[in-house]
Amino acid sequence: MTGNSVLCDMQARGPAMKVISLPRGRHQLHTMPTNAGYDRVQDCTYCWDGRRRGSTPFAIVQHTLAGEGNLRFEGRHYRLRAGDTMLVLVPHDHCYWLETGGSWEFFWIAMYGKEALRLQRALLDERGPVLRLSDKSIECLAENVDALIRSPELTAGRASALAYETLMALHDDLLVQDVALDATRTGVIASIQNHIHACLRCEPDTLAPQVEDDELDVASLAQLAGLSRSHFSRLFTRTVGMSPAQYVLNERMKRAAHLLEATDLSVKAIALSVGIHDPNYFSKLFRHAFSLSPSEFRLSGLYVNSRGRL
DNA sequence: ACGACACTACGATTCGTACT
DNA sequence: AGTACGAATCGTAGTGTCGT
Repeated sequence: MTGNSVLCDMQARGPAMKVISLPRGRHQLHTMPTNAGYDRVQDCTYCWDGRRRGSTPFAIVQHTLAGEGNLRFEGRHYRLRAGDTMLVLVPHDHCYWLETGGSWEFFWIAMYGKEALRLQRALLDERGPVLRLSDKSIECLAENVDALIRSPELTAGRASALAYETLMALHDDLLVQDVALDATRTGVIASIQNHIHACLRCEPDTLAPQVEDDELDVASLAQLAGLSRSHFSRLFTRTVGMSPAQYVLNERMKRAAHLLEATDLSVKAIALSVGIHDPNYFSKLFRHAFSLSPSEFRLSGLYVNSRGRL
């Protein structure tokens, strides 16, 4: 929560939504909002499945003010709490919903257009679907959503500008700051990422990882980086956009998916080769990542589609 | 900027069971 | 034998805070 006046006014006025219905054909603008609003939901029927919202692509930015929502995104579960901003593209394999007995207060903007989709995709690739924005960016989002809801005579150009300004705020907050990060620091993190990749890579004729997998725990990685565990964890998360443990797990799952697709090794052998000694636990992790068991995944041929998406 | 410490949520592991 | 899944337990990761 930022406590800025636009947000306070929005909350005081209560739930509101505006559908921006401007004739599509004439404008050809590359960023155009379709709807925006503010809501407090308590009804557990609130549930949006990204695969069941039609075939026309659009992007959603939804910022949580209070309560708690849930997001399943490419098989991973996120809890959306106050201060979290969710990004999703439709159509896509995700679902966000409210749990029974819960409440969720948020504002959102949905938009379509070539540039809107391109930027949203870039942000998702870089940062994932759940973000922590600066107060300044949240304020910008709130102001733009408020303007979209309340402007009595909204022209196509003005609507497009508000949506684009929203995306630019996200861009500056999340992508530009990466460039500004101290080069030495990012170099250290990059070398740790390389180390993780090296650990999980193995030669075609020997499936054993090149180094012991216990070198991939956070304490060992921190030691390698020459930093304390707590500081390393924070720095890694800030630089990469996910925690070191999460990053290692993602790399393990990517490698496992590749081995399932490219070899006929048993699930047990693949679990061992990615550094997970218990095939039962491996199956559990794999299902969590891909929404399929390893054997189902192998039969489905999904790896071709999942390449580079984890 | 970084380390040290403490706290807590949840991830990792083990075990038992069921199914093919 | 290989795999999947649920429950229970324990350890670790993430994070807040404070000090240097």
